[in-house]
Amino acid sequence: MKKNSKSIIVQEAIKLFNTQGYSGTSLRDIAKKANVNIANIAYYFDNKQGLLEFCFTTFFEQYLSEMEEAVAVLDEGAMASLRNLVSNLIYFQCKNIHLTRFIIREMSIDSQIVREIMTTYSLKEKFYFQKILERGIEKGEFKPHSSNYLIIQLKSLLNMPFLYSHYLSEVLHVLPHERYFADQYIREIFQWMESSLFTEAKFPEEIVVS
Amino acid sequence: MKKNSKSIIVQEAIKLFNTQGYSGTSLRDIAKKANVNIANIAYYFDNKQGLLEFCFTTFFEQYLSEMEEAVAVLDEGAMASLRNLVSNLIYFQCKNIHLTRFIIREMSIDSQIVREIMTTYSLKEKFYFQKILERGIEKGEFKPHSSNYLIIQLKSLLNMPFLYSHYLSEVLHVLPHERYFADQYIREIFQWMESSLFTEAKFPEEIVVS
Amino acid sequence: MKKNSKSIIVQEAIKLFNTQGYSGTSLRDIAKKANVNIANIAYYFDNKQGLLEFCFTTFFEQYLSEMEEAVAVLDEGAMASLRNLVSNLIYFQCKNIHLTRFIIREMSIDSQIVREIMTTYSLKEKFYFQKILERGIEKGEFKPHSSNYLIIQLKSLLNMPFLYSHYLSEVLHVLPHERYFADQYIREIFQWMESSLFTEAKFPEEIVVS
Amino acid sequence: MKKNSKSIIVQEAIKLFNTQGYSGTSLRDIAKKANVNIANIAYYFDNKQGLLEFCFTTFFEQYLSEMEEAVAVLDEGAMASLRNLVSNLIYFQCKNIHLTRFIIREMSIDSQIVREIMTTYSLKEKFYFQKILERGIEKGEFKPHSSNYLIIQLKSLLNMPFLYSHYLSEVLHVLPHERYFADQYIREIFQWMESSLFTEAKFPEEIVVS
DNA sequence: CATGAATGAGTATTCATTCAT
DNA sequence: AATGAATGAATACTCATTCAT
Repeated sequence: MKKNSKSIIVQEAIKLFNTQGYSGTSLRDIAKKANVNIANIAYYFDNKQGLLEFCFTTFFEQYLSEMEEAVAVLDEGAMASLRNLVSNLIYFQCKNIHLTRFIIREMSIDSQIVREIMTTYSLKEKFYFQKILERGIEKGEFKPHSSNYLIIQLKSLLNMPFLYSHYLSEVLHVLPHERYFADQYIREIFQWMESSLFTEAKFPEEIVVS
Repeated sequence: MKKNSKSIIVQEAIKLFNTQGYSGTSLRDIAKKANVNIANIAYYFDNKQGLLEFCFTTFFEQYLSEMEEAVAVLDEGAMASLRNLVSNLIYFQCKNIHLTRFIIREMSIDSQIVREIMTTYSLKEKFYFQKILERGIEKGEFKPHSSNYLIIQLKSLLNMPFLYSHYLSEVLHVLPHERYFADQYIREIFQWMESSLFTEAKFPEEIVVS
Repeated sequence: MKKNSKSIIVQEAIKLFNTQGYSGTSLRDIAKKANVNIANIAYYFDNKQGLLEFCFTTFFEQYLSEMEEAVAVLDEGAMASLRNLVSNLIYFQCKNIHLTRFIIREMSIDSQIVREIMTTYSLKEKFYFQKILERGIEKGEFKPHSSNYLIIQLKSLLNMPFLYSHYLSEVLHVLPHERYFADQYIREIFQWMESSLFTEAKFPEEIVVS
Repeated sequence: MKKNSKSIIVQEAIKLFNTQGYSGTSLRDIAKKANVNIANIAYYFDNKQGLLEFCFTTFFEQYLSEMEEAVAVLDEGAMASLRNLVSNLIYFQCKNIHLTRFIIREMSIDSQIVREIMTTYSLKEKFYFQKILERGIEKGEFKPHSSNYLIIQLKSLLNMPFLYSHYLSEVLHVLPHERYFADQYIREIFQWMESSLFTEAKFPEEIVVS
């Protein structure tokens, strides 16, 4: 009868995990919203943790693939690559705002699964950041900086708005799920990079010209 | 018989909420760690939510008082005031790293209590940020900027490292609860402010001289 | 695995509610007696109140159906109808003595559910009583009486012995769950009706003859 | 400060026991309503059961004393004595309607304390009923009857309206706590006794004359 | 007399999970 | 692929009671 129960389950699970947190959401809630039998969730994901793992890997596979796309053009310059990375990640998170908020939040829990994710995906993420940053510094495109502290600032600027999406809309009246926000926010980060990180604040076009 | 059950309960609750999340922590866990009877938690805080509210208000009362201290010196200049605010908040969160991580995480849940906190504390927080930023722009100390987007970036840089404390220590091998980190990170934010926000990157001493 | 858990639960619940009262009985007690898991009670009845409601409606549906049977023959005479009603209700309550005692007792509590039962079943019960009584008075079969006060006396005589079943057996050594008691008690009520209520104490047979 | 905490506690306890039942009422509820500390209840009544026992004995001491008053005039005739008994008990229960409802209800529970009450007070009550009834039958004032069944009917008529007080007011719109109801209801029982029980329905005055 | 602190045992309820069908 | 029945363990919470002050 039902076409794709699995994807409906995931979809509703993400919505609920987003608003109530993983621990605060019961399989019963999800089953009710997805209009399937509880036992069906076990059928697809073994158990609740399996559903969580599915969400994690779904998110990070795409998240890292967006980063890889940016790293792939590293030979065209670290600046361009970093700009690419920033806009890719912002657009990606903006498009998957429910999942993103939930994952960022859940990544701050000291659980077994988070440790596993860290030793795989987070290390890769760090590796990509480092690759771009170190190349940029090496080539003189970036001012010399501690790459660790740069990563902290970059990750903060990249992830936080999506964790705080409720705060943004309710308190600041900025809507982080709209394309307009992504565009504007990317511009802000670009300005920050140009004045704080890049040696010369050249725009991409100018680089091509020179 | 027991002396200060209440504060012991809070202390252990914060530790557990920090590592396991609010929903993921049972009153039984807390009672066991605090070595008190479960009913005693209800005696002091009525129910689990009451304990949560106590944590929230404890945090935000102090958090805002640190901000107020910075706003109080606004007449000595917006730059000095903002520097004051940044270092106050970083030191405060660094000192209360368990509570901070837990609060930041929990503030991203769509619950009744979070909505209440937002309509009181978050609005005040926004008000203080705006006051400093708008004064700075008005007096020509800061480059013209959308204060909303500045707040997003400031909050991102100020709060995120403490949500990501586990990531910092495990992946980046940076220890966010140590004084050394706070000192260094404050310097990084200062540099960012000077290059991106302030009209002239004068150090406080220089300002006095001129 | 188990065949008819639901009816076993109800059966044991009624026994325990009967002896200990609704509030004095825990779901654990019921689950133990019925030899099922506590969660199974929630599965069938949602919660404890759901089990109570089930008992209430089970009782009153049958109770009223016994009354309806008597009202259905009202055209054959109010006396016959009332005699029918009395014997039906006494036999019914005698057969369901546990449930009856518990329901009568619980109906004297000021709870939400009792109010709901009153606005549905008790009003119907009153309606049936009134119908017979007023017909009897109108047709001259009954002496003129305030129907309200008659209902009070009728209900008293009909219900009370089953609330006081323990008193009957322990103090008066009369066993209200035995057929013998029902037969005898019905005769007593008939005599009361004939001498106090009916205009001429004719037996049904005599009526047919005349 | 407080004058007579004890009687206030009893008073509020009776109200709550009346509406919610004994098991359904917590000492906390009582303490709150009576505006005293919970431990204070333990001080006066040892424990919850002690408070219950106090209510039981308070009720039955008075209840039996009302009966005794009627039995005391037995030499003036069984009819007069029974009439006395009926009106005494109705007025007494009417005046203590909260306590009465609660006691009648609680007497239908199979508990240790109820068994104790039965072996003392209920036996005495039965003894008084029997004394009057048997004297009346012996002297030819009453028609011959099984005294047990008479007691059942008498107790039913005497107690039930006060157990069902909520039903009376909500469904029948008869207010059992008002003097008017007591007067009227006593008259109804008198009529019942005269037509069903008494050999000649003489009024007290006539007896005196003859 | 009166109270605040504290407790152990109990409450109803909810949880994720299992399994036969 | 999907479901209804059933379960054990855990949940937050409430209970009557105790005791030092």
